Amino acid sequence: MNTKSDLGQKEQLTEKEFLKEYNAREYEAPLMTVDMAIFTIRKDKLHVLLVKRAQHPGIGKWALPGGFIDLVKDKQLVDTARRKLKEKTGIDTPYLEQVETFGSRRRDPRGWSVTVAYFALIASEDIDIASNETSEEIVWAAIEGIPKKYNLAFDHNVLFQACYDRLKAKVQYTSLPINLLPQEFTLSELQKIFEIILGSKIEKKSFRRRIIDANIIGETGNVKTGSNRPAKLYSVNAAGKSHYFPRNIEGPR
Amino acid sequence: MNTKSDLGQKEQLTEKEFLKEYNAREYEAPLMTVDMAIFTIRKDKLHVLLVKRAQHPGIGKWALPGGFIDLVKDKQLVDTARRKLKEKTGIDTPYLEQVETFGSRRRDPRGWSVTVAYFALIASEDIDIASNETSEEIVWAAIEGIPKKYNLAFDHNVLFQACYDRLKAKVQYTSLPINLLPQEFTLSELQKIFEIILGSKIEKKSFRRRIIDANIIGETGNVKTGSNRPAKLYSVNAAGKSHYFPRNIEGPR
DNA sequence: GGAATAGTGTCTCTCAGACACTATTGC
DNA sequence: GCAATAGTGTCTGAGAGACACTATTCC
Repeated sequence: MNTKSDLGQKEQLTEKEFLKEYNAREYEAPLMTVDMAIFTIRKDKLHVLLVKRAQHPGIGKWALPGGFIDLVKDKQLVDTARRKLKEKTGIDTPYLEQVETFGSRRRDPRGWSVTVAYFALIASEDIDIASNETSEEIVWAAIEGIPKKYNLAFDHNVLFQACYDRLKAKVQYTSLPINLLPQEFTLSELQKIFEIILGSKIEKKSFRRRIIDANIIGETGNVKTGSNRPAKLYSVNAAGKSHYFPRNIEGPR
Repeated sequence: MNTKSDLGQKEQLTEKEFLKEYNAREYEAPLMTVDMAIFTIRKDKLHVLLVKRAQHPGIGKWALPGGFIDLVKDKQLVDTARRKLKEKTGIDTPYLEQVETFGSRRRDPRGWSVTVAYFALIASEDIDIASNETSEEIVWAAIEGIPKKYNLAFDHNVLFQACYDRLKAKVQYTSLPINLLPQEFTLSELQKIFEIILGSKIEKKSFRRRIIDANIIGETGNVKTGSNRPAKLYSVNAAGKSHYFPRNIEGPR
């Protein structure tokens, strides 16, 4: 990292002296935001949370939730993401992963701008979408609707796609989608989640072997009863940690 | 992405009117830089390029090359990375990959700052380190020397580790390290590169099967002669594209 | 018993690891 | 021929896919 000017070269300043004279606002910096794709499963489909922009630019268009870094409130980058997530959904400890950073001269009409894209996975039950603080218009959009039904503001179609691609890639070799389920779940429910993201059926035995052998979940002792044989309920052993499998799920050949 | 103020709410401005009144400099934005780990292989070891900081803060310390986004010269984020790489090494088309973005209040004493970490892979032969434009002190550091021998400025030890971890992870399931070799290479040379990054021996037959079956390289028709049986020379089929293997290299069991 | 879903037994297939083997050069 | 490195044949083994099978519930 270099300074942009030759400040600091001036004679022999100590670092303390240098910092005293340094004014970050002297230099032009790009706009800096964090945007996020919050995924959940509803009605056996993957959905992402969208917010209708109430302000210029892109007023009236749907967009991924996000916003500027608050230099006072946020200690680190991920705090901005957590803060936005909390505002929209009321959740404060979801699975959160940084995906990619996009920056260019043109992506925002206000000028050179940079945004860090995150994705979050939350269990459908956890959300109380009505309770969002800002009373903005918010929607759970089925992912097939992007960009046809919901053509997103700025380059958010691209950000969304990057997040979605990451999620689809990871379903093949990690246990990550487990974060879309509530605390207790059955193996069939878990398999369903994987199938939804993967977009194809998985062979039941293979899937169960894979999950059980990985030792990432344990029986809770409870069962889920329905109109048939009750299913054992499981919970994750080490919350937050994803297991990496040595081979990809291939799906049907 | 939301605006930070209620500018834009003012009556019913059109977007054009809004943008005319908008001044990006009114708001406090974090410092924004790009830093990169440029990897190469020298003397059968992985090395990374370091620059000695000639300016405050962190003057006199080693750091990853990088710098501020130039809002005029750089059209997109990756241009900043490419520009810095060109300045230090004279190379303009290496393998370049975005790794992770770090931002916090404390990582730079000048204030809230964000940096996007990239890594680059270059063939040792390509570099003319002497020809770097800025006449800074530059070194190829063996990666074991970080952070003991080279304790990097800012949080660059962390950035470096993130880049190195990404590279080590990818050697297991992609053909990416091929970018560390010159145009023409033998299979033994390629295997050596993989072993250096992986940190362990790979079984020759498995490795060759994996690479040949993936169809990512082709014989050039030339051979490399030494004091023994000549080796066929290969070159990559689709430059820049990495192959993803369905299973990880495991190394010896 | 029948429908429905949970859960298992076991064979096949693919691809990585192991390791001994052969091939081709310089000396 | 010998050393050195290039390159191959082929067996084993882990873990995924296929698919038929059994188990347990509600009605």
